[in-house]
Amino acid sequence: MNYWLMKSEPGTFSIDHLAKAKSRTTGWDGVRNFQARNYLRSMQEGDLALFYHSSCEVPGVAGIVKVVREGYPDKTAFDPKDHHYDPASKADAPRWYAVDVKLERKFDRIVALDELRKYEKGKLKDMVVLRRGNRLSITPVTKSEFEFVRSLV
DNA sequence: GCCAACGTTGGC
DNA sequence: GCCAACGTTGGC
Repeated sequence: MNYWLMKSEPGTFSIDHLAKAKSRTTGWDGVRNFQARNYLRSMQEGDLALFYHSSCEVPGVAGIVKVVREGYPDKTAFDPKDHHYDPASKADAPRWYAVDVKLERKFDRIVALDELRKYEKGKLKDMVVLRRGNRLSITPVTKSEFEFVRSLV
């Protein structure tokens, strides 16, 4: 059982979109970064992730999602009409992967990046998303980091 | 809109 | 294999 942080731009897909989705579940596709792809593929059913809103007015953690389907080829890479189309990804040798996640809990409030930074010298001192220059859309989170963030709500 | 911090691409 | 150019991310 591992823990993660997954970024999404709420203007494109927010936690409320997920709350309204069928079975409160969505395919997490469109990831086009190899390191993030590797993390996606290493996710296991039952893993939990912090759902993070990025590139928005109040960046921060909006809730918790659970991995309900492990890595499978990202079909958006095969579709020339899709924004995430990648001709280098072939059906018999897929380059990109997706997982399915289900909304586990929407926080009553956003745990803002500002708030997380209060602990960047303490409990969250190794949290990847707080590191300078971090841009990865999927990052690992330790159990204690995960539980600490959850305890803030 | 700015810009730092990357990751990727492609010429050599 | 190097590295400049380019594109993207994401906080501010």
